Amino acid sequence: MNTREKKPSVDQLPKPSGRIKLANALRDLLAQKDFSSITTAEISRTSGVNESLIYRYFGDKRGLLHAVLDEYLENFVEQINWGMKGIEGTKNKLRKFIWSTIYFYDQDRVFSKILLLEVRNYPGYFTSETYEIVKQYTNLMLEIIENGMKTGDIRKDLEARSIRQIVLGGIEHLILPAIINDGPLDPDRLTEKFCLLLFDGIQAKTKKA
Amino acid sequence: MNTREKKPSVDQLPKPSGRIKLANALRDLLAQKDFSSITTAEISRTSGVNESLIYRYFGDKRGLLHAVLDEYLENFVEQINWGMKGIEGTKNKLRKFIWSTIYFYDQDRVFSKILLLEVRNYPGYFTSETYEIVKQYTNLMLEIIENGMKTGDIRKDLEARSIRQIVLGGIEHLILPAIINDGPLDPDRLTEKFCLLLFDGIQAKTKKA
DNA sequence: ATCCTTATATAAGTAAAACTTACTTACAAA
DNA sequence: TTTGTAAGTAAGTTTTACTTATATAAGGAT
Repeated sequence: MNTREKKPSVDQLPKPSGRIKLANALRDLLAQKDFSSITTAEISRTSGVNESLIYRYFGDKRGLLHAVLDEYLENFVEQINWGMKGIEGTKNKLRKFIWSTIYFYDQDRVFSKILLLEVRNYPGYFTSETYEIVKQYTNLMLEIIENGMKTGDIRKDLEARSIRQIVLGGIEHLILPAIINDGPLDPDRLTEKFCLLLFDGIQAKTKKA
Repeated sequence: MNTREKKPSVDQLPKPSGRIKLANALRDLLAQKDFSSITTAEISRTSGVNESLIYRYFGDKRGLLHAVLDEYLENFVEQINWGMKGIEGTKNKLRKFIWSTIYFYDQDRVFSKILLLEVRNYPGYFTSETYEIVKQYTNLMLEIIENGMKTGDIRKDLEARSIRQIVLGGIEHLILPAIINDGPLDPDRLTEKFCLLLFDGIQAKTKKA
């Protein structure tokens, strides 16, 4: 099944122009329609590159998608890593992380849709290079939580991994309606609501026992 | 595009045996492999029903999937509605809701996988009958939250819809690893952790200001 | 009884799209 | 000059969702 070519470790290797043209063509097409209704013939036509080169370079149609995605994700991880630098305090770090995530989802709707709707259903995604990059992102969140537990900022009767999963899923689902309806997204407001819930819970604090 | 037949309102109408055989065949096949790698020829072979009846009865291959899914979801919604009866208190209702959801995800892994990974990427899902049924489920959660705000159990500086999204996404993501790895799932433990976070937040309460 | 309609069923297609293969050209290193 | 490799092309093949034309059987009305 996995007929993908051995990956050219993304950068620095001889990048033939056909490769880039194909990736750009798919990117353009994804802005207009969803992946499954884009044909390889269409990608070939749009790029001006022969159809069979998709298979030479990327193994299959999905491989091309992943290549495009990987490039974007690597940039995203890099930026979020950079953005976290110099921030002190567990809550501040978490808030920044959440804000950045929502911000990026808002910025590039094309990639948001792919990441949220199009990628996970592919059998083999969870063993893909793409998922490895995503892991860098999710591990960063895990580190923040684990560190917060060590410093005593986060209660210890919770599990770091559970918190991470809930937070990541919560963010995704929170922004999903806007992504689907191509509606507006307000990172500041959403982050604030999210952090209120995450830090202190939903319970009204009327009486102090 | 939407060549589905007018829906036979699911129950009570004349159910030809071919219909049932096709649905059962797809269910069986889904236990073995994912939807996209199941062919219509295979469904026909497994069911012993002619391939073209898929199209007569369900419009297209995806229509068959949705029919199978709808039946399961209707049962799920019914059961969760029934299970909520007689429970008093916002927190108790939320806990029961969360527990039930995780429990059902644990019980039927085939449907869990479809719901979590296979359905959302289909363009048109969000206008489908299936999604209407899902809405009954998500609306139930919204009602609990809105009611909790009215009674003063839930703080009012949050938005009911935001809470709902975060909770639903949080649950999904929390169980996702177990679903993907076919690992075990402990509804009691996960519900407890989830509710700790949801009700009181992650912040350690050391000093009282 | 016969005719008409409708549901159920089948076999034999079609069309489109993903993917392959066989071959050519360009170009650089040995 | 030769040789090897990567880039490019054109013309397939195969698979698979979906269609069509046709047949059989079951009532129901006349």
